[in-house]
Amino acid sequence: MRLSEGVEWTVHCCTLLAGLPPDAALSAKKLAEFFDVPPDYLAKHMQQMSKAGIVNTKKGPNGGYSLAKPARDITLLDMVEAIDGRVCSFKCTEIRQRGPSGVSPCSYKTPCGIARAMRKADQVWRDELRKTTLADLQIIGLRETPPEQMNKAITWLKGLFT
Amino acid sequence: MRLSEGVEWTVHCCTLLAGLPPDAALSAKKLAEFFDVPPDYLAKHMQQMSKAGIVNTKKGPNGGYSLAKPARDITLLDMVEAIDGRVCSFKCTEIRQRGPSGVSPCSYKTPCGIARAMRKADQVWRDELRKTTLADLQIIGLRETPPEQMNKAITWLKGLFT
DNA sequence: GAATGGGTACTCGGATATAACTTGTCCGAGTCTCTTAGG
DNA sequence: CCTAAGAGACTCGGACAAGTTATATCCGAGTACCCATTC
Repeated sequence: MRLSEGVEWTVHCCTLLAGLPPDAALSAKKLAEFFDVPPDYLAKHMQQMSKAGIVNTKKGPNGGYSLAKPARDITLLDMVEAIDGRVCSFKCTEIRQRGPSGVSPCSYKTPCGIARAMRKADQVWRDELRKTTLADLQIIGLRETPPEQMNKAITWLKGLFT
Repeated sequence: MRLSEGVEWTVHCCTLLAGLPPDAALSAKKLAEFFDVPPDYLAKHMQQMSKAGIVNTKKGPNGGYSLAKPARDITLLDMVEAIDGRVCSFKCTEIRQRGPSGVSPCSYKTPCGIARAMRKADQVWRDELRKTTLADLQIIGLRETPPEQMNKAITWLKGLFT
């Protein structure tokens, strides 16, 4: 069970977008250059973010991606689910109904106890992810990014908007 | 992100084993027959359970798998980690260090904030799984299994130990 | 009748193919901008 | 000098391969049991 690395990429991208002026947009190509990842593959993931309503897109020159909502209203869970989906990590195939001792499906009044426990754990995982917003990640980034990197990043960004 | 179906199989198998007399063992073949799953593939997963110290194995006729510890001392997390591994679902590739604004690794005093949030969520997920023991699952099974299935299962099991 | 040796059937364990999914790449549709020609 | 039309370049979006992991299968090593033979 491993999350797609697309999650890491897009969350970093959104954190970067959160630091831009409200009307600015960054293309997939530029984002990929900033993080040194495959441009086309990143674009594919950003499309999923667009479908999920997390980012807006703008075509043409000076177009690209920008946040669709305030950073405070975007949770880490929103971004994870945009890439990874909303289904529970545990899939119950009801093997209790199979085999020589299985009986008709309507005999089972409650969901499988194992599945219930797994779903509960999945729920607390999602609840925990919901607690962190993009604004939180942005603040952490501003506070903990090495000053040298901050300067390089600002210089790099300014070079795009001239 | 989806858990291997081997998790479902092995947890069900352990729950069944928990209901057997202490000295009894059930072979992978019989377990697979009980749940109607591929015997060889189930055996592969049960080997992982053996490596993790959850079940004991006994070769030869009337051999098979049996619990290595009391059901109360086996958590759902133990079984999940035996199959799925102990590594965090989120893999941080430190993309913050890459690209044109990256600086030397020693400049980063703290782990990436995104990775911290993801690891925290992974931790609460594992903590939740730790709360459920095999004994709990066994009790739930005894309470919620349809009586008709319970009878068929007992009959089936008795047929093996005659 | 009891003990012992060998054969047989059954078990786990690891090595080996196949299938599904994640990862990575490519090309087309749409849109803004810049240039250039005309009024 | 101002306006407007057109070409060009840049963007996203979905369709198309390659690599990796999960799934499924097979065969060999080891062990307990059963039976026949012998004392």
